Amino acid sequence: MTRFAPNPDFVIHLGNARPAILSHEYARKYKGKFILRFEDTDPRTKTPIKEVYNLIKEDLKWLGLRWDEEYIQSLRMNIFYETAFELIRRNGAYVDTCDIEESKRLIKEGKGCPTRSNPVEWQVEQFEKMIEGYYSEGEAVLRVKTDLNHPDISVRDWVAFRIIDTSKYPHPLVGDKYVAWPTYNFAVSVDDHLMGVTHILRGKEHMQNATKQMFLFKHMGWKYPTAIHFGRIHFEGFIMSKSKIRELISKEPDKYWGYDDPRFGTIRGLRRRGILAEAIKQLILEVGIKGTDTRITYTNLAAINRKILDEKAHRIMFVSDPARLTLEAPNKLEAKVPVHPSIEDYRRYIVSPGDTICLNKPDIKHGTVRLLGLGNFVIKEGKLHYLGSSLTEVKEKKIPIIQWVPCNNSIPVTVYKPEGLELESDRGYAELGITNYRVDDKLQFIRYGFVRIDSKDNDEVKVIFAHE
RNA sequence: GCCGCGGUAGUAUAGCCCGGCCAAGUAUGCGGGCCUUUCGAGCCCGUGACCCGGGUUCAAAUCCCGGCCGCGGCACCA
Repeated sequence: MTRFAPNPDFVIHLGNARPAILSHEYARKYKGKFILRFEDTDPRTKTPIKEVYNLIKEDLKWLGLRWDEEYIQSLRMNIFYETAFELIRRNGAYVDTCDIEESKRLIKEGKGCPTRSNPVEWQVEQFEKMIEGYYSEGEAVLRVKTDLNHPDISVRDWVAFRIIDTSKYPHPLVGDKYVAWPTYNFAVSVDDHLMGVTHILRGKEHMQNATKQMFLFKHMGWKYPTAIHFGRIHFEGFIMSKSKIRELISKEPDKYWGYDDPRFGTIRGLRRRGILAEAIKQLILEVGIKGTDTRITYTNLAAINRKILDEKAHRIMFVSDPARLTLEAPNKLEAKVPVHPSIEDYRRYIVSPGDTICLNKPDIKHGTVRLLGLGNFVIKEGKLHYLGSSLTEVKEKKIPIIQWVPCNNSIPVTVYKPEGLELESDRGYAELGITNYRVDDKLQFIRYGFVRIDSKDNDEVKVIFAHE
């Protein structure tokens, strides 16, 4: 039994995909169950966003992850309250009504707020007051009794419940219904136990949390699950940080496209860029569960993606930076452009003498060229002189085979290329065959690279460059 | 500073628990060749690593100790 427990305050990125994919994979491998649980118990500093719950579900589905159970913590508040009362009755927690700074100091000294030693009845009464709204923010917290001499100060009597003024910070799902909110460590422990989670796979930033949570498990007489912690993923050249992305979007809303901007390392961003779910999965599985940090480059992801895409992506001729040349031939010629090298299917075009053909400017210097699917030509004084269609000659003389497009019978295309935080664009023309494809289809522009169709209408197609 | 985790080629990973078959496998990258109606894919060749120092042992990437480096945590965040 494994789980993925995101905070719905932002969409997930490649780094979050790691625990999700590994937990899912682990559960499937051992025929266990996989749970999706939204951890939204902080309406104040990590305010959940209503639409994000669904965006995350969409992302997980897109990644091919299926969950057996789904929970939302903010809808389980009564369970948390009940468990807290039980914990208090077991003498495992106390209400701290000291001043924040004061109790911090006392804990540091290994003492804790004097209310720690008040009788259980007093604690129950005080916790009821916390739930009912008697205390306001900062006036009271419920602390779990731990080792007051623990070397890690943060472990000492950690906070299980605090007051959040939901009239000021309403929760997107339950509004201002509750003011006493469980902290991550409390909610996660209760839910992991109640839901029967046996294996926790998560980042190493949670290591100390395991230490904290074990005190609670011990008080309650529960068995702590097996926890595996792995290092972080540095996705070179991509921004993954939630707060950073949020800042960028709000600062320059015109420059960025939102959660799915292909310059971001979000799952939606990668998807929009033409990365396949399968590639992300393979990458994460390959990286595995090592405790060290991992530096992943886009080249790495692209390599996996290319391998999968190559078999499927149809080929299209696209000419950027066009040079216009006039066709010189004795009669009309029929071009047969292969749709894909491994299938016997061609797009046919007729070109006539006098037509203007667009070639990639740098290709002109070759002098003699083979226009893919059409024939061999020599370039002279702005004209393309037809030499024949012999392929053996092309091979013998190593004549370059290049892409081309009839200038006046083509579709304007804009290619967006994410380069760090910039989005470069490349304009050019693609053969008419591109109109057969739909938004989200992935294509290979011959001798250019793989792209994903982002939008299209009758007279223009916009694509996003994935990789070479 | 204190607590914790980890260090295998440019990058990622296998091997480490249970020492020998590891003069270290795989993928990607990079260099070269073959093939191909793409500068893509495929095939072949090459490139390149056990953080350092001690110890244990017939034998250490693997076990022990010290150092160095990287990372995480030290919240009324998750």
